[in-house]
Amino acid sequence: MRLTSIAVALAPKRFVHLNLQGRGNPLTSPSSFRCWTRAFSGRSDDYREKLRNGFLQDMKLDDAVGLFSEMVKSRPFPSIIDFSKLLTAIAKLKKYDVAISLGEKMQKLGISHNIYTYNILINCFCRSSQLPLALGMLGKMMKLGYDPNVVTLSSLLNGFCRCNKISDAVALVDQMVEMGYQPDKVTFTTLIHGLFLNNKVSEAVALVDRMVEKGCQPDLVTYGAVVNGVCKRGNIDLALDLLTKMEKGNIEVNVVIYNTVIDGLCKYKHVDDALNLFNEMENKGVRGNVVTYNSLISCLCCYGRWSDVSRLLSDMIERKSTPMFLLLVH
DNA sequence: CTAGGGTTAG
Repeated sequence: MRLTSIAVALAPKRFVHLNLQGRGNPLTSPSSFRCWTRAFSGRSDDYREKLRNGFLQDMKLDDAVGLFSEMVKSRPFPSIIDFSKLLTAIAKLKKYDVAISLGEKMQKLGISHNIYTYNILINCFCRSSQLPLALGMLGKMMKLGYDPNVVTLSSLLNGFCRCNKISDAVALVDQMVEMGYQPDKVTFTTLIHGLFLNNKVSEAVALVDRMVEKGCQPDLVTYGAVVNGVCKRGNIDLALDLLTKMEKGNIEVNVVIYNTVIDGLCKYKHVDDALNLFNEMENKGVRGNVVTYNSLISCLCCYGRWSDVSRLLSDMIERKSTPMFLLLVH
């Protein structure tokens, strides 16, 4: 009797907790909850409503493919805008191959692409490091009379960087300028990230200043790339400077950026510096998450600072952000 | 009325 009640008290909690990690859980996600209730009420809505209802924001790949087949069955065909939205959502799931094959299906069905969907597909090829296919797609697009725009070129830039063709990437930016395109902050951020990927650290950092000179203000994404790049390489002082710059520029420093720097401080500096930054961040109203605690706790464990460890662990428990498995690991 | 950039721990 006692054992049973303990099991009942513990097991579902653990189960629910692990379950909540997944996407699209009906208990946690409003949109799949809607679909779930719809399925049970026997009503089916057409693709239009799904595209409108935030279905795309919280969707599994199967849902996306299902939606696509629903879309290609309807007559007249949905607009290219609707297909763009779906392909974008699939690309955000990083299922580039799926987006590409659905794009091919569209063409076989006689649904022609426009500059938007071509750009999505080019981006998918670039992000999966299939640069030749991206260039092939570019050729097709141009044959149909669509000139590459700044979005196309930024995507290609990413493709060159990811294929270790950094000098081609830089040349592409020059070519862009010659063609009369103004590189924007996305272009610059892409190139900065690409320079880090190719270990050109000082060039990457210098490019931030150059983009300011060109009138492009770095944003959270730009700084995210730079902070991550310098922390990975142990230049934590520079990362701290960047945090100050962000604050001066009124750019919100989010928990991911703080976590990056805190982890860098743990690895390359002193764990006390990391704890101080953690306090500072919380004082500014940015709450630590499980990643923050994991960085700090595992570092404190290395130094045998058990009283700090237990303090942080009870913090975590108080905040109810404690995955059980962590307690077991430590 | 759609498309391009960064993401931390174990």
